[in-house]
Amino acid sequence: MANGNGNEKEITIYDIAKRLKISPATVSRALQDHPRISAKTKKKIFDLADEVGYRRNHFAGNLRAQKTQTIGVIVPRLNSHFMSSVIAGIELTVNEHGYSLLISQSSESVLKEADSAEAMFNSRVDGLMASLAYDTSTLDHFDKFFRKKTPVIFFDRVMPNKNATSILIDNYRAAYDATKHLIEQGCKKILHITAPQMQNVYRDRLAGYKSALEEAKLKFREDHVIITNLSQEAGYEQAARILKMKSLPDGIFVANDSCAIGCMMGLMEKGIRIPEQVAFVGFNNDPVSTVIDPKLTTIAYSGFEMGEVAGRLLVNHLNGTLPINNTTTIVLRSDLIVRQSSMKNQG
Amino acid sequence: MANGNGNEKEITIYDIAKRLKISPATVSRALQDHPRISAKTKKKIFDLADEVGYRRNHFAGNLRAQKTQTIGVIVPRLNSHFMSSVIAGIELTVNEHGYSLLISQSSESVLKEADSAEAMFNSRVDGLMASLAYDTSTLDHFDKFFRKKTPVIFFDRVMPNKNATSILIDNYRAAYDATKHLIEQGCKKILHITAPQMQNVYRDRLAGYKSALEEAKLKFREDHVIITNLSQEAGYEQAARILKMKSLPDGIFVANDSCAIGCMMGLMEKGIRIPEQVAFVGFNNDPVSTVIDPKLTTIAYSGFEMGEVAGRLLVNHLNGTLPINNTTTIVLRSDLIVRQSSMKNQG
DNA sequence: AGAAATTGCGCAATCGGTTGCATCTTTCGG
DNA sequence: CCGAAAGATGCAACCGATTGCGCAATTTCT
Repeated sequence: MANGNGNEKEITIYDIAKRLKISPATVSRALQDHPRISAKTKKKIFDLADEVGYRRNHFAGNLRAQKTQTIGVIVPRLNSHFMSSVIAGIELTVNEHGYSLLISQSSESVLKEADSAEAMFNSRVDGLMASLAYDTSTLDHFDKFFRKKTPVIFFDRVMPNKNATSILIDNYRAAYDATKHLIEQGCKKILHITAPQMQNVYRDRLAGYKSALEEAKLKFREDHVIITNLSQEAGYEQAARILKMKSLPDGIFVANDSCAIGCMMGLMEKGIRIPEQVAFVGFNNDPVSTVIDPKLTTIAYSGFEMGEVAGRLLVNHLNGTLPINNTTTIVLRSDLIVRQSSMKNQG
Repeated sequence: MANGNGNEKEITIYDIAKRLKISPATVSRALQDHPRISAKTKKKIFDLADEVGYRRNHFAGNLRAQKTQTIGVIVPRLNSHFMSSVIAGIELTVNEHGYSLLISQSSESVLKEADSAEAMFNSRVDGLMASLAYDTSTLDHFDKFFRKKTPVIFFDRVMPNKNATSILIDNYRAAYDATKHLIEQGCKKILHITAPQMQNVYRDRLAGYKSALEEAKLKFREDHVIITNLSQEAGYEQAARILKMKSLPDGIFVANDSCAIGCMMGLMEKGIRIPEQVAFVGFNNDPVSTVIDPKLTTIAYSGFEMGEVAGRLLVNHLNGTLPINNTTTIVLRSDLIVRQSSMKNQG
């Protein structure tokens, strides 16, 4: 088998054609199951291809087809449970259809996001999926894609745009439910810890929070909204600030779990009892939400599923199965999961 | 600018050549900074390329060069803090050198691992990096790569093999240190919770554990070693089993943090005090290790750094900068981080 | 000045698969 | 038995970048 140097030569459709005394064109068509090639010929070709271990050379095909069979993915950070779940979902879905993934992280910086987008553009990805950085306020750095009509899908952290499709959850509703839940537990002074209001997810969550307050005739106060970077450390720091308030809040709705947990830890260290004194609701259902004691009430939604949906949508679009409809927004399901951190009643 | 349909034509070296009335060969060479092209010509070419926004077509080049500029990565799972850090490290490093990543997860199954390897092989990745699944016991499914002399690097979960390079930490030493630390805290009956002994990491950790016991003249007992899948749930379940033992252990060394945490939670629910009754040491320094109360003592080592090292090594190898040396094993640093979960003394 | 060496660039083939059009063969109705 | 339609395959150009070889122009050396 081996020819001494261990580098077995790659066999091509030309080799197969020669062995079978037919033309490469016929081999190519047979391999694609072209209807104009007879079953007999196809079988001969398939059998030989199998025998000699033929592998299609994507590059030759892609060069010809002017497609890369590659999809770019830009996420704020790779090492978050939610994002890696999304990526797992995307990977699974698009791989089934012969696409590869080019993955890159913006580290929550619009500059790196633009760099990555540029790199992806130069790599000529067939499509792009992105979840925006905290400080992304325009989509200018995606213009190249729009102009070239390369499909772009935004997920989770999206920005309304006529050139791209968005996949997200109903953040307004989820935040409304979370806040309402706190109110039902008897909370009267509810804080909201969130990120800069550049991104839809945080704006919508704030709006949902407000709306639930209003409905319960609780007054919304600007100084009950705390803007942070939502890291666990930030949550911890905010705890100190909260402790200095003249009157402690009795409920806090945080826009993600790790920040919520940091804050809880900060408060508990100072002897605050949760949920008795302060009830907590987070967002994301991160695995840590069940490690903290008391376990954290949160909004659950599946990153994996979001990835699958995004992948399927893009693949269908690229295959032409699904007609392009750029105005589409897809809203996925999310659920409030009640745990001890907010259960003031049946404590 | 736009030509109506929004699809601006890609410009090629032929377009540049035509505009400059020179040959495409000269353009190609100039773009590569070939010494035989005069500085004047180069400047003209670069300027025009810049002006018209020339983008090199990787596919044409790769087809010609018979390289893919793609590196395959197979990990047990994407959504673990450690693995996503590794991937972030790899991505950063290889991207700088023009390589893309093809990522896939085995879900801890050797079958999927083999499938992924096959897929990567067919995609003709220039190199492969892999961390093995729990039940991988041979490297047969990587034989294709070895035969073809495609470089393969194993990281963290490795298997000694003359055809591949391994990157890992000194698991023996780390486990020894962890166990010794427990002994120094006064533990006499120390359990070890780990995974099936197929993988080096778990075998070495067990050996380190044994060795520390021996050194302290503590007898090693088979029934003090518990084999699980190291999930958080598994840890929780084992807690129940441990509670049924005639005498409780006073220390537990667990081969990863999430399992340790599951076990701690199981014990604490039943009123066991940690570390007073049972001290804990985990492995990996996962973010959850600082969320659990008491915070978990653990072995820290940087996935990001491991990814960087692996990436750099592979890239150098592929560029021919670093001569091939297949017998190489690279050992990275790891440290014991002491936190409350094991501090019996200054509690 | 004439030969030799160096510099600067172009020709054309190559990588492997795809596809519009042409060509050849078979089949079938009349 | 003839011609047309359908069926099966081949020809050759193409996708875009690379590179060995060759040729011409310029410089250097004796």
